[in-house]
Amino acid sequence: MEGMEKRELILQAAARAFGTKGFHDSKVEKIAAEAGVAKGTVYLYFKDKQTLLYEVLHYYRQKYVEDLYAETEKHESARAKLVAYAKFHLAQFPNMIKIHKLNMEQLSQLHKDESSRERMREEQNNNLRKIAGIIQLGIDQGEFRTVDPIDAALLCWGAMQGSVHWAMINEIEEIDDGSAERMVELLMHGFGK
Amino acid sequence: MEGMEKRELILQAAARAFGTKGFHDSKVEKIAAEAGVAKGTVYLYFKDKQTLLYEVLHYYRQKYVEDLYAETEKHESARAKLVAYAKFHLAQFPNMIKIHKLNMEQLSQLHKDESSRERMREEQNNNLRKIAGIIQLGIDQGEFRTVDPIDAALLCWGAMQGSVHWAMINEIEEIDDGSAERMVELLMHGFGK
Amino acid sequence: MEGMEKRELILQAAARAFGTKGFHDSKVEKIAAEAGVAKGTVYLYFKDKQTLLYEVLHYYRQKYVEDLYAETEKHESARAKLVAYAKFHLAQFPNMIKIHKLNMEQLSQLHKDESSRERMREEQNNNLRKIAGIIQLGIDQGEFRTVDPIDAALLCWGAMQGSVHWAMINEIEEIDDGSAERMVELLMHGFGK
Amino acid sequence: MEGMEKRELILQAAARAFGTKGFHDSKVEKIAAEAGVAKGTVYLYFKDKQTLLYEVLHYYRQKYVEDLYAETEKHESARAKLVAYAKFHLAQFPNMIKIHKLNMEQLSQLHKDESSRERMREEQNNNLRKIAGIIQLGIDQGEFRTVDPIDAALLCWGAMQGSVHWAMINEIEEIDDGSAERMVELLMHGFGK
DNA sequence: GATGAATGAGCGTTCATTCAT
DNA sequence: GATGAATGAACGCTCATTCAT
Repeated sequence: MEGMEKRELILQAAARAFGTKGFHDSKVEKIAAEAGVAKGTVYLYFKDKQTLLYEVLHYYRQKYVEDLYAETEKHESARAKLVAYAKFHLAQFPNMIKIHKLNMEQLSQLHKDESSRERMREEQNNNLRKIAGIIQLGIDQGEFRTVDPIDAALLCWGAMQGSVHWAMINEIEEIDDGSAERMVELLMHGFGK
Repeated sequence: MEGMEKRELILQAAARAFGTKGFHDSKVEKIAAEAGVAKGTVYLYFKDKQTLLYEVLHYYRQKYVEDLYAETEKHESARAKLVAYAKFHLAQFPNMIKIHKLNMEQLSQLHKDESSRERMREEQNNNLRKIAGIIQLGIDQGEFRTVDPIDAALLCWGAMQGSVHWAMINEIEEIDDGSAERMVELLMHGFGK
Repeated sequence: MEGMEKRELILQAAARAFGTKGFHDSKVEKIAAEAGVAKGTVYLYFKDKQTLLYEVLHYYRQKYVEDLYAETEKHESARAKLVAYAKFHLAQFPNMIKIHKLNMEQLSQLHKDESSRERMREEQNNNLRKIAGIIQLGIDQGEFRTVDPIDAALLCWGAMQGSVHWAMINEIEEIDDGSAERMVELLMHGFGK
Repeated sequence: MEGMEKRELILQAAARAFGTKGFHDSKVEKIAAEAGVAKGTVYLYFKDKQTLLYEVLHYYRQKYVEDLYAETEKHESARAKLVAYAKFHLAQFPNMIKIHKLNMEQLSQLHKDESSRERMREEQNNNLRKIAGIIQLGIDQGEFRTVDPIDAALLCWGAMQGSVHWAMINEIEEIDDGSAERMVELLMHGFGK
């Protein structure tokens, strides 16, 4: 922790703060203190508080996407990829909740800044395309029926967002391991007869 | 509009403000002005700005729940109820987005006030129970397979939340009518083979 | 002093502060305190600190111009008008010094704001035109030789500015009564043979 | 330029900065950058920013005085010396304006430091004495009438200060060559009959 | 001597809240 | 009940200055 780059330390402190108290109730001075630097130092690395939020968002999303993609690449079948996707989410609820809260923060700031909306849109669409890609693969490999990949991807994405949202409200921090399997099973076969 | 209770006028102005600019960027003075009352008057009806947010939330959720329940009650089959549920969401995206944003505002304020979390939890759990009830009904009526109603309800809820979230980011204001049917179809039969 | 308008009180406190400590070393909080109001109250009456400076300038210049014009109007001959002008300056050095310092303040801020330069130019040109008018009158009335009124006005204006400047640096607060007469005599007849 | 002393480079950069943007809007970092040295280096040569201003003032006044004196020494008659004096001012308005602004900066800082006031007083009084000396010479040589040399010197000094002040406000950068002659003519013979 | 990353005191400004009318 | 002028705590940000390298 000591040798870490100051920029990194600030990002982490900010992520912790924004992710728990929200943007407006996080004070720059507090973030600096928690990062072990002086208030002014924050402004050496980030233009302003708003930018700090965006950078935190970017940093965590990047990491999230990388880890997630690595996870899904391990598997061949589309089903296994989806399960891996779901497991990845469920395995680290606390982290996902933090990211989810950061997303909420950005969402409630969208009105301020059109370019922020653009970036968010792109990042979230990337996620969706990733899932849609898996669905398409499943269709191509004969695992899935021929459905609209976007519709199905939205469903998957919504299901996982919903879980996180749910966990956040109910302060659930862990979830049993079979959950991801059950979710994918339900997604694949539905609850109809 | 003229004879309306001042309290009501303030609630509506606040809902409009919070739902578009967010909590912190909505100024009490502006809300008062838009409600056609003086700044001080707001404090005659609401303890403080925070309380005003909670009341707005409560007010809109109440209305949302009432309308939604009325909609689902019109139908007998569980499937039809679900479609009605989905249609209700998709039919009024702009409204849902506003509510979604209000929800997010509350989420990022949860840390301030434990009782707020409690209320939110209860209200959202009510929603989930409502859906779970429909699923259970479907199972009982032989329309659905025997699945865990909570799992299935989470899936439905997530799918709908996801759509709204999606629409908000992409600034979609309307959606084609068949969408709700397609979503329910996918939820019922899955995309697996 | 008690019944005076708050705006007026703030203007006076600001004039005192800017005129002695300069713009940057005058703190808004201090000005407010000296005006007997809260910090926030300053911002009810003035957009920001910069604007407060401009308003102070305007306020004092207006008063200065009015008093000055009233003084010169009392006399018929151009020479008497000039003497009155000079006496007005010399009679109230402390006041003139404050105005002079305020002018300095604005001058060193000219680079910030083109409209400020415009206003200043206009106000100072008005002053010059006033003097030029007196010179022209003197020429027309046969009191003065036919000289360029602008050149002569600049000379008069410079002489008076110079006196104030001088007094400020040397902390002279009062000046003997004959001084104005002597200055005008010198201006009229020069020191050449 | 390369071999020049760092101290000199910093002084010049500071003079440029203070003379155009004023003291408070000139940032030490920027001055250092323009001098081609690091921020810390400034503090090797000057105690603090305030001191840097004083040194700049001193440096430029010294140069000004030397050049000016050299100019007046070329002439024998008091009148010619005065014309040389005036020409020197008018010939280099942009430079004089910078010096004028530096002077004003110091003026608005007088309250901070009594010794600064002392130095300024001395330097300006030197200037005045110089002019008074020329006047006295003119009287002794029979060129001028017997007037109070200080009164006359103040008049000359004010006239020249006034011109610069005027030029600064009106953004005049050059002035016709006959101007100095005309000014001295007016000073010598006045505008009276 | 030279550097520039780090510091933190300090200030302008905002805005929720109060209260005399 | 209704008002809106007044308040002042709170916070983002700047920048002169320091000091380890």
